[in-house]
Amino acid sequence: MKPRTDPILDTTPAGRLDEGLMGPIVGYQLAQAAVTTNQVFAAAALSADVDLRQVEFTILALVDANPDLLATTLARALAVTPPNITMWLDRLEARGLVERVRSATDRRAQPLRTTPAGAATVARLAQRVAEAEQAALGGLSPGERAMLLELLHKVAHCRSRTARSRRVQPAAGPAAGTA
Amino acid sequence: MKPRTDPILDTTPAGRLDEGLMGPIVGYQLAQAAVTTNQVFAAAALSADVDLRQVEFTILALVDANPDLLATTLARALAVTPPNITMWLDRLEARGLVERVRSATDRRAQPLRTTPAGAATVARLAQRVAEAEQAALGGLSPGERAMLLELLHKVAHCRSRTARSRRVQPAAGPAAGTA
DNA sequence: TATTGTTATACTCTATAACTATA
DNA sequence: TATAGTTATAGAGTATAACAATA
Repeated sequence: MKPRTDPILDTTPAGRLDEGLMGPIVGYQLAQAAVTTNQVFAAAALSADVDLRQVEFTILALVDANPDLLATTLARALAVTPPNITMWLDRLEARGLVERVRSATDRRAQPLRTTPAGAATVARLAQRVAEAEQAALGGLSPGERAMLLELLHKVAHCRSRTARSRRVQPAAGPAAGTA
Repeated sequence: MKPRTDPILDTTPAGRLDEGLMGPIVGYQLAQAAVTTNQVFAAAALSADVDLRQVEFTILALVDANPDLLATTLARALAVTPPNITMWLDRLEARGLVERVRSATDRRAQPLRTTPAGAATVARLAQRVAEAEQAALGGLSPGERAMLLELLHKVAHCRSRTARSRRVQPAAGPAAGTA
């Protein structure tokens, strides 16, 4: 594997390392990119004075966009195990951001809803994160951003139905290991 | 936020959920895409009969491509804390995959090297992962894959120097993550 | 029997602080 | 004083197994 010419294309962000065999591995590049977006999220949440983890933010947003969503569906969508979804929902409910309603047709199910406070929080944070990403990802043109989102979507849809989650590597696919 | 027409573009992979406010968030899409690549990696490692986490795989590959790499540099590159790098290196060294050499010029430093076994293992696994990704990501043309890698690289390079790692959301950026 | 959701629990990974030794 | 690397440790997050209630 001989060195290429463009340093920005075969080098890790920090340290100017040769990526070697990791160069063409999508999982690795995904993890490295996630280091950036994780920073952006953390900064945005801080500036918006919202104390939510990325998972919590995501859960809140999906519940908000899909009223009466069930925990099982959510767990599958996020590749999180049922016990863990229960935990996250417990926390969000304790903070008054989501509600577990009781279904009239199926007494096992507990349709989820965001509370007004929950809806307001996601909206505000989503706005901030979107702005922060746009600012931080100044290197990408609007067209490139759109292209990236579309390609990521395609990758996401290649997921097998039997999706079990596994952490992304820490930047290297932190363990490059999550999204 | 009104529903769009193309279901593959505003829906989560599992469950056909509306992504709502998460749609344009790169961190979220990154995490969702990582669910796919994490599956692919796990399957590839299994089929190659290699027991390595994504982080370990990445560390091994970077050390292999950058002989005499220092742990500190590696930690920055992967956005992993020094104590954690020490731990991963301990494991890899215990398995005879990497070596900690002693520097003649700076007796604090311990330049890293892959052992022949380590080099062989990364090479084999990298090959498998690359093949597995190509097979799994059949939905993307070679050109799209290349474009994706380049865009991810751009995002990665937008990382701020003071990079502290943070887990990617579990699929939603698991926590979405996290991405 | 299958599904929704939960509890209990052990384990893995992460981060912080503090320390050694070199420079 | 600053850097390379380590130890010790507490905490966060995760997964597994087993269970309750309902379908």
